[in-house]
Amino acid sequence: MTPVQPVRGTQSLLGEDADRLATVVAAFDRVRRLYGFKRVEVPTIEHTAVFARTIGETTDVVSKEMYTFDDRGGESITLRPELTAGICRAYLSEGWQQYAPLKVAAAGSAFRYERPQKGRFREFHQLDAEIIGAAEPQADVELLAFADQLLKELGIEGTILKLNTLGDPETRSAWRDALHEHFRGHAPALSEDSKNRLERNPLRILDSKAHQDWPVVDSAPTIDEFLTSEAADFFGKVTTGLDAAGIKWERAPRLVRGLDYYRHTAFEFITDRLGAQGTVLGGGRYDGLVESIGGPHTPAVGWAAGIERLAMMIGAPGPEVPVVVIVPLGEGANAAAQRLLADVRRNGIAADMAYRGNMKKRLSRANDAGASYALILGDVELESGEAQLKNLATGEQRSVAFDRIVETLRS
RNA sequence: GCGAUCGUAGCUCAGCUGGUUAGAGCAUCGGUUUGUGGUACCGAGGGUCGGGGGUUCAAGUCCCCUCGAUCGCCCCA
Repeated sequence: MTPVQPVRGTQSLLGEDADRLATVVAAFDRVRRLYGFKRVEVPTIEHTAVFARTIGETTDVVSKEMYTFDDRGGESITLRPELTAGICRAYLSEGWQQYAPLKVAAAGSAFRYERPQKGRFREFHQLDAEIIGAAEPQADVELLAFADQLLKELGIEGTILKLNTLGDPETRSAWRDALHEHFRGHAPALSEDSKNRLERNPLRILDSKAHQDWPVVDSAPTIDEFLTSEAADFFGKVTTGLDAAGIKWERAPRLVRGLDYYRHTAFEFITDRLGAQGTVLGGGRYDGLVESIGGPHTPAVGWAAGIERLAMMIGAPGPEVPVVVIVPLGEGANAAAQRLLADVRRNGIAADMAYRGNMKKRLSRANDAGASYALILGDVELESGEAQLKNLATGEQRSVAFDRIVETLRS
C-alpha cells in the first residue's frame, strides 16, 4: 500500500462530481428554509455511548461498523455513523429543550466501516431533518412533506414513499414476540441469513431477499393485528394528513427499520435506479431516543438522506464557463489585463485570463474554457485604449474602448 | 464478514494458445504558424504491466498470497 493510496471507501471529487454534492446540499438548504427548519452543526465525534445506547448495541451499525477509538485521554470516542444521535445529545446538553418543538436540519459526513459498493462509502454524507419534542402526527406529515418537496426540487423521478407503522412500545414488543414465535416454528424452512436473524432481530426477516423465505414471511402475523387503538389512530392521522397535503405514499406493512430507536411511523423513499442501495431517504419516529441517553421523555421524528445517492440521481450541473477570457500579449499588457479582469469580475461577469504560451495557445485556452469572447490586449491596444473583443463563436472581432468593455459584455 | 468479476500511460482500452527494446486513441507539452482559437499535419514526454512470491531458458500473459476497484449478500443513507 503506497502512501498516495486513498483510504478505502473515501472519495476525492473534482468538478462536476463535487458540484453534484453541492447542488444537493443547496437544494436542501433552500427547502429547509421554506419549512422553517433551523440549521444546526453538531460534532463529527461523540462519546461512544451516544451512538451505542441510541442506535442499539446489537445492531450491525454499532457492533461492527463504527469507527471507535480511545483518544489520548483514554476516552472512547466514535466518528458519527449518522447525525440523529448527536443532534439529540446537543438538544440535551446545549439547552435546546427550551425551543421545543424544535425543527432542525443538518448536513455533513458520517462514517461506517462497510464494504464499499454502488452508492455506499465508508465516509459518506447525509442530509438530516428532525422535529424534536413534538408528539403530534402533524410533525410526521410536515417532515414527509419536506422530504417529498426536496426530491421534487432536485428533479428526482421515480422514487416511491413506502410507509409503515411500528406501533407504540406495547405494539412493537407484542408483534415482535409473535413474529419470533412464528419464525421459530418455521425455522427449518428459513435461509441461513434469516436463521441468524431469528434471535438477533426477527423483524428483519420480513424484508429478506431470499426467495425461500417468501412463504414463511407471507404467512407471518402483520403489525395491524397488534396495533393498539392509540397506535392505529396515530397512524391514521399521519396518512390522512399526507393525503390532504397531496403526498403520494404506499403502505408497506413489512417495512421495518434497522435501528432500534424507531417507533410508530417508519418510512423510506426508495428507487430501483441504485442497485442494492434502493433507499435514498429514510426515517421515522423515535420517541424513546432522548430518554435512552438520559434525557426526559421526548417524542421526536426525523429522517436522513444519502447525499451521494441523491447526487447520482440528479441531472448534471453545468460547468462554470467564463463569459470572457482576457488575452494579454507581452509584459507591458499584464497590468492593464489584471485591472480589466478585476473590473469585469467585480461587475458580476465570469472572466478568466490566459497568461501562458503564445497567442495561439492563449486563444486556444479561451476556446477550451468555453468562453463566449476573448479580449485581446497588446501593445497596439494599450496605445489606442481599445482592446480587441473577439466573438469566439462567429470569429468576428472589433475594437472596444477599455471603459466600455463591461457595458459591451452585458449587452 | 461472505461471494463473483476485474486491476497494462493522467483517462478509455489493445496485447492471439507465455517468446526480441509493452502499443493505440484521448489528454498534456513542443512544432508547422514568436498578434488570432475551433479543423489538419509532424514530433516529444509519460508505464517498477496494483504489490510480493513462485513455476519456466523466458511471465503483462500461468499458480499462490496480498492490496484495491466494481457488483451482489449482510446491513444501511
